[in-house]
Amino acid sequence: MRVATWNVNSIRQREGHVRRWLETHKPDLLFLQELKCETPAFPAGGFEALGYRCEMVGQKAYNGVAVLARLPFAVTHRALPGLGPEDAAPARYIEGVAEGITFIGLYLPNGNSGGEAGFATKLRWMEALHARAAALLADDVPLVIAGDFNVCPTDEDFAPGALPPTDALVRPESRARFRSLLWLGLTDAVRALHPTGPVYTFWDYQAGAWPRDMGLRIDHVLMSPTLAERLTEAVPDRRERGEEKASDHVPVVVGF
DNA sequence: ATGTCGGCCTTTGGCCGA
Repeated sequence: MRVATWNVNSIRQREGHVRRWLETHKPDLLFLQELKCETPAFPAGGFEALGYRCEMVGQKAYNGVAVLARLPFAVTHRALPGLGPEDAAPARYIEGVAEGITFIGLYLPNGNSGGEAGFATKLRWMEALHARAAALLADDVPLVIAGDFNVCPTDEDFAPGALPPTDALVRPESRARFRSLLWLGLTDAVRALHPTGPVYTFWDYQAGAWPRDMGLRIDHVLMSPTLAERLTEAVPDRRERGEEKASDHVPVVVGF
């Protein structure tokens, strides 16, 4: 099975990129983030023509997540369980089952806007995710969590100088909660196969981040033990960042 | 050098979020 996650930074701007990428890589599932459109504006037809069914959670202007699936995918949740109404309203979460595996596609709050209140929202979100993952693992469900976590887990996960130490993506509170997810028994797929060195998934549009390779690793795929031990491939598709009108994130692909 | 995007409204440029 091959599964990918990709923050596309507007699906209407990136429909052609996604179509081309699907035709080349033919993943079984592709999780998308930052759709930036409401459900009726989602260009489903272009993906259905390639054999992919679309399930999306949209909202105007910001956020938005989807899964494109060429095998049956039964959606079970369109918001992260355990969040209060205000935290759950933004379109950041989709969960469902395919081939007996539970998949979570997520777009975690960045945490840099809205001051300390905005950062606290990010931490609450991560704590609810921890509770959700713990509940699923307690039932011995094979689990994959894929998406834009907006966390650089370690200092190896961003280019020196790419972020100040005060950034919400590297603050110790964010990293501690990411580690707590791993401590549940989940495997960070890319790091399992590429244990050291930079494996970036994002390069800012600003400041020549791409030509200078000033990247971050913030898009992750976490897998439960029985899936992780079958892992054959886990890599960001760097090439995609060099395309015309690219998203600032690239797809991360896992095979198992 | 916070140097670019995308979307929205305040609408043909300024704002927010990233």
